[in-house]
Amino acid sequence: MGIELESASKSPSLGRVTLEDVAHLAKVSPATVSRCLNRPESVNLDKRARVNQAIQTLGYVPHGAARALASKQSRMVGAVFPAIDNTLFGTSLDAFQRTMADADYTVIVASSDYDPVREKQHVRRMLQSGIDALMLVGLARDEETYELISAHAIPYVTVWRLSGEQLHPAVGFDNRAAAEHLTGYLFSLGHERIGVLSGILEHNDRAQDRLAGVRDAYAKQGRTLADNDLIERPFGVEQGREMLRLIMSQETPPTAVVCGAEPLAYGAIFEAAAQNIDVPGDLSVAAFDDTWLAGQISPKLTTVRTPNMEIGEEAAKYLIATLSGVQPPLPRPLETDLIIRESTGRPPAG
Amino acid sequence: MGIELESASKSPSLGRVTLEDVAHLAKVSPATVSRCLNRPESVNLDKRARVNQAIQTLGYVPHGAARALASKQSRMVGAVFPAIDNTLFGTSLDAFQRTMADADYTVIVASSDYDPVREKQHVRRMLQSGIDALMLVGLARDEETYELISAHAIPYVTVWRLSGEQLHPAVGFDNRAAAEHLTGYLFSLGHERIGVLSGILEHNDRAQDRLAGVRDAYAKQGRTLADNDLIERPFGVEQGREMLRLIMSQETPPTAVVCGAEPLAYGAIFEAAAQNIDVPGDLSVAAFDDTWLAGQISPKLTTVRTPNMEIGEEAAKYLIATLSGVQPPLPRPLETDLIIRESTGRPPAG
DNA sequence: TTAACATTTGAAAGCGCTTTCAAAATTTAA
DNA sequence: TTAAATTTTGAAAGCGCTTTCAAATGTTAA
Repeated sequence: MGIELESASKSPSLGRVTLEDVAHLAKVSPATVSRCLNRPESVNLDKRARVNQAIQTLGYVPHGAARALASKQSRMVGAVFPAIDNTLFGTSLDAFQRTMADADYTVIVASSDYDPVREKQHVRRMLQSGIDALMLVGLARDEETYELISAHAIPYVTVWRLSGEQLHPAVGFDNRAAAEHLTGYLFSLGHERIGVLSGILEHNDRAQDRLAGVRDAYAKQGRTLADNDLIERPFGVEQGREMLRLIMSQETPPTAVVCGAEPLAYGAIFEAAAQNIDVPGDLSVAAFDDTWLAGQISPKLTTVRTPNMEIGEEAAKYLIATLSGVQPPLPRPLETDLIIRESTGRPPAG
Repeated sequence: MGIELESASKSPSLGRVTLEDVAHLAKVSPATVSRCLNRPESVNLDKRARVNQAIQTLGYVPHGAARALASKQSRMVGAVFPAIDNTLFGTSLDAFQRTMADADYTVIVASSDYDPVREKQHVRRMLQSGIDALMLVGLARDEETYELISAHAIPYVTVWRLSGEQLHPAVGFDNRAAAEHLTGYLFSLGHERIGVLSGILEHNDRAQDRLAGVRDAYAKQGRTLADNDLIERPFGVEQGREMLRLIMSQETPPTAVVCGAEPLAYGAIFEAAAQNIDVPGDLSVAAFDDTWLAGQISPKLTTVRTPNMEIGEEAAKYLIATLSGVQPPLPRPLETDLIIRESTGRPPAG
């Protein structure tokens, strides 16, 4: 009997550990190993044990691309947000990713910078990467993007807004109604002119909805929003300050402003302080989002709480259900709450 | 001559458009189409034109998994952050993703919640997905995670901190030196007891470094940080408030506090205001990060500007270079700046 | 004990690309 | 004009899995 250290067949410990290696060690066929990975209950207990043992000792890690190619499922999903460097979308992304990870999905993320062209590029890239599903913010994009997605026949969901005619599955809330409610509250306080500090409206249907809501509230009062009382700028504290300066520089400025997003409101509040404009004494300030700062800043911000986390979670759940073959009911609209704090009050007398 | 609408060979318009379909239309071999995709300069101009034309008319989208399987490159990279719902890491993620997208890489992201176990799970999942490279925050994790990565032989980079002995490529800055500098500044103002409001130290080497830096500064004064003057809590405004309450409830509280991160500082400032503690008159507050709020809040926050965006960008560049075969120099340490604003001053007299 | 059925297994054929290798086409040198 | 060197091309063999299909095994009923 000679010495024979190396197995006669495939050379071991060289390069990647494959499923076939596991099969050899466990003395079963590759097919069985595959079954252990995907539908363990269809494999005998003892074989399953042998296979798991082999996986363990070899440190086998399945090859995702190979699985994806053979099974036509990558267990990756995509999400493109207008921005990912702020708390607002960050919270959604976090919940989305968390929920997806729990269902053993990996998430690819990208930021479109509020630009539909970049968004389309990202969608294309993600589609190439083989995503099984996709999450997009809002509904405002050209038909081509939707066609791209449906050409790949993957489920998708839009978030942060409701789909008017339910053309697309949407997880979100009614921005317009929320804005109308908020503005209505301001009117009920006695304000007659309410300015709007908006984000850039182009390509941003959420912002457009909110503006429409403000206009609805105006209409209910038999009034209309003056052109001078609407300003739009990119989201940011500095821009909030600038817009407040602008709007308050009118001979008779509005007595309240609705801000399209919270950073704008903080800017407005800071600038008001700098200009000795008392909030809410001289000017009421209200906004949307109810981010961590809203209840801490002074004066505490009156704002519409939007379901940022729920959006990410529900969107993920919807996609997961769809991917598992369950045809989930179209997601219900999410709730918003008007949180009345200190930054709003009656208009100054006179 | 009979009518013959359908091509006799493969049935068209059914299922996915493959590279082979493109080859047929362009009357070249699949190999040539593949070359057009990967090294166009190695293909004749006319053929290349025919192929591109065919790709166009068929709306061909390459199959990422198939490419990955054949070429052993997925053009996907992973990034796991302790958290992704805040501006700090959001800014880094944003820059990372942006830089990667420009180099035609897709990024997979996940949040570990400051938990090494979750981090390892995410790393494993990403490795399975076939990432070509990986970004991790900090260096504090068990050997097993590093082994997992090196078993897959992919480049990786750690961020937000320097690697003491350069065991691992790191893109970051010297948290310890920055903290010492900041604390030293406070001492130079005349403070003698400086409290520390820290994030949770366990598993967070950046926080540990910063604390060490504070201790260094203390040592230079021939003093030591009192146990009572160090508190740790999870990052958050509420926790900042709580810690301020705690630290100020001592008979003789410190005259300054260094906060491990900005939300903690905001909490401290808000709570101080609520308790009629004047900042900086009665208490100086300083922190790290220089987030968008720092220069806006009142009093404006004295803070260490950390290169949040640069970290994401440099980490991405380093990985991209490594992936393209260039062996990039180990990244240099990034700079921090002490931004002195209004929240710090001389200690109260007496 | 045997027939009929249900369950578990393995062989083999892809999934859609890339890449090697050798043949064909083109260019350059002689 | 022909030989040699160079460039461009296509055939075919995988990459590492999943999945179908039929064979093998195990179970139940008669």
